[in-house]
Amino acid sequence: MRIIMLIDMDYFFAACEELRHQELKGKPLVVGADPKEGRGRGVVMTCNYEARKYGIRSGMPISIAYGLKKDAEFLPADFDYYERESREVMRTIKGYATRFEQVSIDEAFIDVTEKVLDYQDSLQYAKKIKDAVQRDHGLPCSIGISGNKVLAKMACEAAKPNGIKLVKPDEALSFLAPLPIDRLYGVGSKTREKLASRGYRTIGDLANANPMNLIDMFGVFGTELYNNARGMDDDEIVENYEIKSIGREKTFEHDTFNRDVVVDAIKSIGAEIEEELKRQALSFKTVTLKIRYHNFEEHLKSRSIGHYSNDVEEIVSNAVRLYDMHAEKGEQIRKIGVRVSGLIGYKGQMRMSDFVKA
DNA sequence: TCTGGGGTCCTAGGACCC
DNA sequence: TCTGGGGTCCTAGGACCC
Repeated sequence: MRIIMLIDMDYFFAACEELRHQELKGKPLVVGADPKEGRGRGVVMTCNYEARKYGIRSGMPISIAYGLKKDAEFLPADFDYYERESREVMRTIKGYATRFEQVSIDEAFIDVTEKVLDYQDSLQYAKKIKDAVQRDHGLPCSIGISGNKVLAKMACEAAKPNGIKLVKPDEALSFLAPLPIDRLYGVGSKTREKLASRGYRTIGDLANANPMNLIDMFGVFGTELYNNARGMDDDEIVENYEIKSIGREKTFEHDTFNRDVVVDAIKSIGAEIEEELKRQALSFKTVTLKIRYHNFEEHLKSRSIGHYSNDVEEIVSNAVRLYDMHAEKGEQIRKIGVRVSGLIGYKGQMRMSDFVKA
C-alpha cells in the first residue's frame, strides 16, 4: 500500500505577486493579459480569492474580468520570477519525500509511504510540510492525501484553499460518487457532453456503469475513466521526467494576413526556442507550425528535417516554409506558434532515455 | 463573454522496410 | 498472379491539464 500526496500551491502566480507587493494583500489581484480598458486580448492566468469574490476565474477572458471589477489590480505574468519561487518551494517539498514528481510549476506528487506510520500519521506529516512551505517561502498550499495519484489529486481539490484533505482508499467510492463528472481528472467539456448524452452526470454514475459501454464509447480511455471513477489508479511517481517538446506561440494584437508580420513573429519565436534548447542542451528533429485563424480554426503542419539541430536558422526556415506551403492566404491569422520535438541531448550530454535506447 | 500559452498523450492512416 | 504481417517513422488532429 502506498501513501501519496499531491501538494498544490494556492493561486500561485497571484500569491507570488502578493509576496513582493505586500501592499496588495487583501485586495483583488489578477495576473494575466493587459485588460486595456476592456479591449484587451487574452485571459486571466490566476487571481487571488478577493478577486474570485467578484466572479473572476482563471481562464476567463480578461475583458470580462475587467468588466467585473475595473479597479482590481491587473498585473502581467512574470514567469521568470514564478519559476524561481517554484524551484525553491519544490526543493523544500522534495526534502519530505521518498519519491518526488513535479507535474507543473505549482504542483508535485510525493510518495511518503516510508515516512509515516499510517494514514492518521500522514495528516500530521502533511501539516509539517504545509507549515514549512508557509514559513520558509511565505506561500500557501493545499495537500491531498490518498493511496494513488488520481485520488490524491481529487482530495487536493477538496482541500483548497489552504487545507489538507485525506481520502482513505476505503472512502474513495463514497467521496467521489456525488461529484459532478467533469471534476474527474481527464474529463473535460467534450467528454462531459458525450457522457451527459448517455445519461452519466456524476462520478458515481460512471463508477456504476457497465465498463463495456465505456469502452465502446472511448476505447482504452473508457477503461481509465471507469477505474478512476472507482478511485483505482496504479500510475507510478516518475522522478526523472524528460521534456518531449519545446514551443512558443504568439497571439497578434490584431488579426493579420500580412506575411511580413507572420515571418517576424516566427523569427522571434525561433530565437526564444533556440535559447531554451541551448539552456537545456537539447537538439530537435521535427518542427511544427501552428496557425490559428480569425475564426479559431487551428492547423498544425510539421516537418522532420532528417538530422538533429539546435540552430535558430533551421527552426525559422522550416517554419516559414511550412507557412508558405500551407497557410490559407485569404484568411486572417490570429495566432502563430512553433514547436520543436524529437528531442535528444547533445555535446556528449546523454539523457537517461538515450541509455535506454542504446 | 469571447476566448493565452506551455505542455502531454492518444489515434489513425500512409510510407517504408524486412 | 494475387497477395502476409510486424514494426517504425511521419504527419495531422483532438482532448485535456495547469
